[in-house]
Formats: sequence, structure tokens, C-alpha cells
Amino acid sequence: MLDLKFVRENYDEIKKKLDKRGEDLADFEKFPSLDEKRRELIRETEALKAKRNEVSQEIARKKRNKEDADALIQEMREVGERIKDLDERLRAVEEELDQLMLSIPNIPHESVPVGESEEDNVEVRRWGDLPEFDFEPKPHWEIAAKLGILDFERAAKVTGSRFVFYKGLGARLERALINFMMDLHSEEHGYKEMWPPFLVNRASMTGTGQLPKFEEDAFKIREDDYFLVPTAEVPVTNYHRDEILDADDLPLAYCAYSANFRSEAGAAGRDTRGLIRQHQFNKVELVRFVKPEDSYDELEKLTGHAERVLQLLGLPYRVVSICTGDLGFAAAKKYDLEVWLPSYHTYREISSCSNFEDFQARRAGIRFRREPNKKPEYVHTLNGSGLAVGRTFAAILENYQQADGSVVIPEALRPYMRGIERIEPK
RNA sequence: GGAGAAGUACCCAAGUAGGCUGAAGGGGCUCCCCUGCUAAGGGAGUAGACGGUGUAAACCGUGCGAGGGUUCGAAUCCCUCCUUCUCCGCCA
Repeated sequence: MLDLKFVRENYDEIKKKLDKRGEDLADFEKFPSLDEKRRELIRETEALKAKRNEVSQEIARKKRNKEDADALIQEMREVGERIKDLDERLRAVEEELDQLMLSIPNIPHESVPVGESEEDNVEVRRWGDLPEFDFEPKPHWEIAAKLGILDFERAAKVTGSRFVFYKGLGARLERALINFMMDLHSEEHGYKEMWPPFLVNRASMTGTGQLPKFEEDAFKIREDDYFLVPTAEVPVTNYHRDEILDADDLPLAYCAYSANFRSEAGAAGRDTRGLIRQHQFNKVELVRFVKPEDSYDELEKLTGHAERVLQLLGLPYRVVSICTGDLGFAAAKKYDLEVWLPSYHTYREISSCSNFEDFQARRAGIRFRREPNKKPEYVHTLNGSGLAVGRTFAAILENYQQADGSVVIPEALRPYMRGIERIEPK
């Protein structure tokens, strides 16, 4: 959410910047009149309330002195009616303004490349040599089938499409990846390890920006208004919702594993095979709460932490700076890490690292105090996948596949696999 | 899931015949005095937050878990919800 005063004072400039996202700005046009209407109603209603408070004192005094206060009471009865009426109108206007503000995306940072779609994203750097095969590399679902470590068919029977069973060494590999990533970030990168709830309430989903605009993307438990987490970002960022943090504690860094649930509305027909796009997938998430002046350095740092996972696993990747037209709703700037998938002959997103500046913090009420008695300020929040585990699983199968159908386990992972160096066809 | 009790400021806690209580008292914290260390003692200060008006000083509004209602006026009365605790049931 953007700051009301800031929008009021910089309306035209902000409009220009939002336009670069390719957003429909029809709603935003309503801002100036709504904002003015709101303030007008506040002025009116508060003047009446001040009067009511004053006269109520007067009535109390008269009653104590056994004087007649009927005329005043009669007068205040009318004032009360007017206040009630104005309050109702004010509430309606504030509700509308609130919905408007909650649906306006973040302003892109000046360093974000201007563009319309993912075509215009800018590659920042590449790492690693692409693997060379003296045979035709197979897609990961075919490799997995030979190894007997994934079962999509039975998952479809048990649940539905876009779900999967990991089996045997496949299940162990998935678990090894989670443990490897969590250990790396908590032991070496200084993140505090968290294990969050996988269901969150509406306020949390609104705090990080999934709601109100993207409700159809989420799985919802209807009767108690809970949502299955689409990413651990939601519970972990909201961990500090409505809090004022100590400046000395910043930056705060958390890493959290969670299963992630996404309805993938609108993705019908895309990536229907394999692990790339599932309704449920595992991910290790990095979340940072930082001082505003540090947040862009922090974004580089966080991106580096995610990259480190790929480097240790020996998976070739590139870093892409997401352009204005492709930027997520809440992000001011975003880097994607894209891992090389041989069977696709292309890089595919495996991590997304964003700086939200104070956009989420304002929605979620996450502030900090620089010094005692100073006014609280909003923190900047960042997060990034470190990494999406299912896609990492797929990348390992594809990049480490051998001519005989086996898959070599990257060395860094072997301690987590009880020493297993290779998964052989069944 | 059933039955009870409770939610007041950083913490504990008083406050129902509704009005001079936005909130007694204590602890903690900050400052000052006294005390050559320590212990103890004395005094002062300690809602923050959000919103509105204003160049500003400042003034006004909201605020006693949340949201409604009754009333000229609510921490105090009524309703709904949330959370915590105790007991029972059920489970992992």
C-alpha cells in the first residue's frame, strides 16, 4: 500500500510511474476526489464531536447542581443524529478509499528496466557451464519414471491433477534438499530458522499483498476464512504484523520451509507435465526486515544467498532483472534466478527475490523505532526463494542425468542422502 | 466439541446505582537528591499510536481485546466475534 499523504502530494508523478507497469489506472483516477471527500467528512464530524463532548460536560455539571438540562439534552439528541449520519457516510468513503489503496501496486524502483512483458526482462549475469551430453537429455519426468521416484498418476487418483507423490530415494532427495537449504541459510547466512503455520487468515494475506486482488490464485478454507499459504513469505512476514521493532534488532532475517499451495488459475495447459507447475510444492523462503536506507544492498545480499544454493549444487543459472511490466504487484524491484533445464533448452525460474520497500510494511503495520521517543517508521521487507525445492529437484535430475538413466547426486547433497552418490534405475 | 472465567497503558492491577477517570495504586524504566562501594531511602517523569486543522507552537477527534447497539453522554449496560486460562471430551 502506498502512503496516503505521499500519493496526495505526488499524484501526477506516481501516476506516470504506475503507468509503466501497464496497469489499468481507471480506479486510480478516483483518488483525488475520494481523498478530498474523506477529509471533508472528517472535518465535519469531528467539529460536531468536539461540540458534543463539550456540551456533555455541561449537562453533567447541571445535573450535579440539580439544574434543568432538558434543553441541552434535546439539542444534543439532534447533534447525535447528525454525527451518526456523517459517520456512516465517512465509513463508506473510507471503505472505498481503502479498497482503492489496497489494489494499487507498488511503484517500481528507478533501477528497474522499463518494459511491457517478460520479453523485456534484463539478464544481469550468468553462472556455471552448461552440461554437455553425448546423448539426448531427457525431461525430468521421464528420468524420474525410469528411477521410480515420482508418481503423478496415483497423485491424480488420490487428489487430482498437478499433484505428485515422491517415492523412495525421490522422497529422500526432496527432504535432503530442504534440509540442505535450511542448514545453509541458518548456519552460514545468518537466518533464524522458522517453521510456520501452513494456513493463514485473511489479514495476513492482505498484509503481504495476495489479497484483495488475487483471491482466485489461493486455496481457501471457506468456513473459517483461512487460506493455504501460497508461500512462507505470508506467515513469516506477518509474524511481525502490527509490531514496532527495535532498531538494534534490524536487519531481522528468517528462513522458513513450507509447502506452498497455488490454484494456478489461468495456467491451464502450461507446464502440464512434470514438477514445474504443481498445486502443492515445497519451498525454502528467505525473509528480511531491514532499515529503509539498507534495502537495496539487502536485496543484493539476499539474492546472493539464493544463488549460493545453486552454486553449491553445481546448477548453471542466470540472474534476471524483472522489468516494470512483469514486476509483481507488491514488489518495487525483483530479480529472478533461472536455472538451466537441458530438456527445455532454456532457463526456468527457480527463485524470485524482491524488495517491497515499505509496501508490505504499511499494509501489515510493521515498523521500527530508530531511537526511544522517536516516531516509528515503516521497515522495508524483502524475500526470496532459497529455493523452490521441486524445481531444484527437476534441475538436478536433468543436469545430472547419465547415459544409463541414472542420476548423480551433487556432492554437497550426499551427506543429506546418507552418503548415496547416485540414484539407479529400478 | 462441551462447561466456566478473564481480556484496562512496558508489566501487574483498581475501576458497575453510566457523567468532575484517558483511566487510582504498584512494579519496571528515565532523570534528580541523599548515601564514600553495596544495600536502602527521598523527589520528579513515564500512553503510545493513528487521524484532522495549522508554516509552527498548538488545538481537536479516535482510543480500556475487536466490531456493532442503547444513551445527550459508556472502560462501566446489551449483542456478536476473537484470544487466553481452568475443567471435561477427543485426538497426534
